[in-house]
Formats: sequence, structure tokens, C-alpha cells
Amino acid sequence: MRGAETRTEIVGAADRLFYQGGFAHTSFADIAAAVQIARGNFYYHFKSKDEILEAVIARRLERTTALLAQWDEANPTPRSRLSAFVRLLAVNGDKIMAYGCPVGSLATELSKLMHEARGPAVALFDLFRDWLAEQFRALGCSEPEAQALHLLMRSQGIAVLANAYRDPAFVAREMAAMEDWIDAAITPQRPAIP
Amino acid sequence: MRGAETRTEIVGAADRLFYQGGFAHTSFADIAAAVQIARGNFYYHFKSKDEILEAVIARRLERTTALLAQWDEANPTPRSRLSAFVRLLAVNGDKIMAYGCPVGSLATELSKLMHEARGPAVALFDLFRDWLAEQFRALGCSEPEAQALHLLMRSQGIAVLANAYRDPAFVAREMAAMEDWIDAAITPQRPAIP
DNA sequence: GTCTATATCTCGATAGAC
DNA sequence: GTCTATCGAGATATAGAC
Repeated sequence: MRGAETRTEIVGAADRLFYQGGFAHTSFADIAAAVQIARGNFYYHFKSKDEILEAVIARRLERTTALLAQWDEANPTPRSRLSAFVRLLAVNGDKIMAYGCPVGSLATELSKLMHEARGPAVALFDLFRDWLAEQFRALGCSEPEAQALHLLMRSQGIAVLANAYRDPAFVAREMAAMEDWIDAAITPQRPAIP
Repeated sequence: MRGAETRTEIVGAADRLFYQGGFAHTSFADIAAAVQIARGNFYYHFKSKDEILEAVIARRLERTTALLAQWDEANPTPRSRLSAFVRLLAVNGDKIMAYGCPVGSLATELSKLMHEARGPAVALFDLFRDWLAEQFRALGCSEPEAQALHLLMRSQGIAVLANAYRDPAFVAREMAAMEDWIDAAITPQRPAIP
């Protein structure tokens, strides 16, 4: 029963290497070196490289779902849950500055490769979008989906520029701006001239 | 003197193919098929694939500089110039939904490849950042560089999600939100309690 | 299950005829 | 300047011993 364990290690290493170096640029030799197994051994666990990618995306979907559930548990109010999302940019700050956002960069790469796994990769965005929309809905906002996509859009823009410029001050400033935008978005609108 | 013409065609085709399919995934065979020359002929014009990438980035820097100058000429006010930047998302809407932003996706890819041309690719961001900051400065804003990076951040986030979801309504909505943000940013602040 | 050895392909790059 | 022919490296994938 060592097999299942090896398979898990392969998927974990592939997940990390696909994030750090991209899917196409990561070879079996790279993964084999990380897991310390022979190249030929891959094909006992996976039929092809695309099948490893499928498993990596499935793993990310599981872990993201678990992360969102953990955020639900740790934060009692929808407002504090939105802050948990914003804080992810700080928690993963160093990785984002080095490699960008794992969700966005994979979706962009698979789009350019016209890879069939592009759809499943975009499903990772769906998880965040639906969870964010749920929070805005709970706060009584009028357009929870649009507001969810707006926050997702900001996180992606921040990740791209954080990776380009590698400036922690930029990330901190834009995180604060996200918090301000959230506060304004969930404040009931008053007419300009009362 | 056909040589210079061929070189220009190679760089133009490489520019388009690097954008559509990514740098690493685009082969000499792909470029050769587009320009209709033999593979071996590349090495009369370029020493290596990296040298073609250098030429592509140089071409993009030139063309972006020309675009910004054209925006300056066509728009008399700094405010209308900022709108020209926003409108780029609509002008290139179909390409962005299909391939993402050419600047952001190249910078992200070269970062993952740890390619030496990452710096020159990020210089494309600098052109937009400095030009945007110039407009905010002309409008008397207090933090023109930060505001420039904020607009750049939004355009990148919109491009990533536009490529993921391919929803023109999302792009249109976020373009309008960018215009609203600009109007609020350039409005002289009044104290909350007059 | 894991290994070694190898087949097959594509890539970037080179050599030399024209 | 452009071509054909080809090299060597590295990729995915397969075959078969253990």
C-alpha cells in the first residue's frame, strides 16, 4: 500500500512545481527529482502528464474548499470573512511576489495552451466567487455576484503587479484600499443631498 | 536588402504567437510556418530564441511608446487621456478574452521561467505607469504613482478574469467602475463634516 | 510498486550547398 | 539571404526485469 502514498507525494510535488515554474515548463524529471523516484514509475500512477494536471487541479479544489470552510468557522460575521480573503494576499505575500497567484497564472497558461483542463482550472475561481458572493448576499448587498467578481478582480490585479514589481508596500496599500472599498460597498446608500 | 524585411516579419509573427500561445510553447517551427521561411534561416537573423524575445520586447516598447504619444495627441486633457487607457480594454476586448493582457501574461510567464528578459518585460509596465502618473500629476493629485499603479492593477485584474470567464458584460461593468474611481480620485477632498 | 533501459518525438541550434 | 540536412539535448511515453 505504499502506492497511494507515492501518488499523493507526486501530486503534491507537481502542485508546487506547476505553481513555481508553470505547467508546460515542469518536466517529469523535475517532479521525479522532488519525490525521489524514477521517471518510469510515473506511469504506474498516471497515464499521462495531463492526468497529473487533473489530479493537481482536483487537489487544489479540495484544499480551497477546506480553506473557505475554515474561514467560515474562524470568522463569525460576513464582514470579517471578507477580510480573511483580503488577508490571503499578505499570508501568501512572498509566494505571490515570486510566482504570482496560483489560480490566475494557471488559468492564463492553460488558456494560451488551449488545454482542455482550462475549464476545471477556472472552477477554482468559481469557488472564491461563489463564497464571496455569499458574504455580500448575507450583508444585504444588491449585486453580490458583481461585487464578488470585483474583489476577485482586485486580488488578481494585485497578484500580477506584485509579481512584476515585488513591492510589499504596493500590496499593503492595495489591501487597505480593498478594505475601504468593502466598507463603502456594504454601507447602505444615502442620497447625495439629504 | 530583403533581409531586413524578413527580420521584421519574424519579429512581428513572433510577437503575435508569443502573445497567443506563450513564449515557451511557441517553437521556431510555428514562427517559420507563419512567416513561410525555413527553420534554419532564423539563425541568419538571430543567434538564439532568446534574441527573438529581446527583439519582440523592444518592438512592444516602441509600439507602446507610440501609442501613448498618440493618446497624448488625440486627447487634450489629462482626464480624457485616462479614459483612453480605460477604453483600451474595450478596443482589445476580444483579444484579452482569448489571450489575456500581452504585458501581464508575458511578465508572469518570464517570472516563472526565471528568464533574464523578465526585467525588460516589466519595463512595459513602467511605460504605462509613468504615463498614467503624469496624468494624475497634471490633475493635481497627491499620490500620482500610487494612483497610476492602482489603475494598472485594475486593468490587469480585469484582463485575468476576462480571459478566465470571457464575459463582455463583466469587462464593461468594470470599465465603468474604473471611470467612477478616476472621477472620485481627482475630485478635491472635502472634510466629512463641513 | 519500483526500477533500468530505451523508443520516439520535438526542440533549439549548426553546417554547408546554392 | 535562403535553403536542406542533420546534430544533440531533453521531453513524454513504453517495455520488461525484479
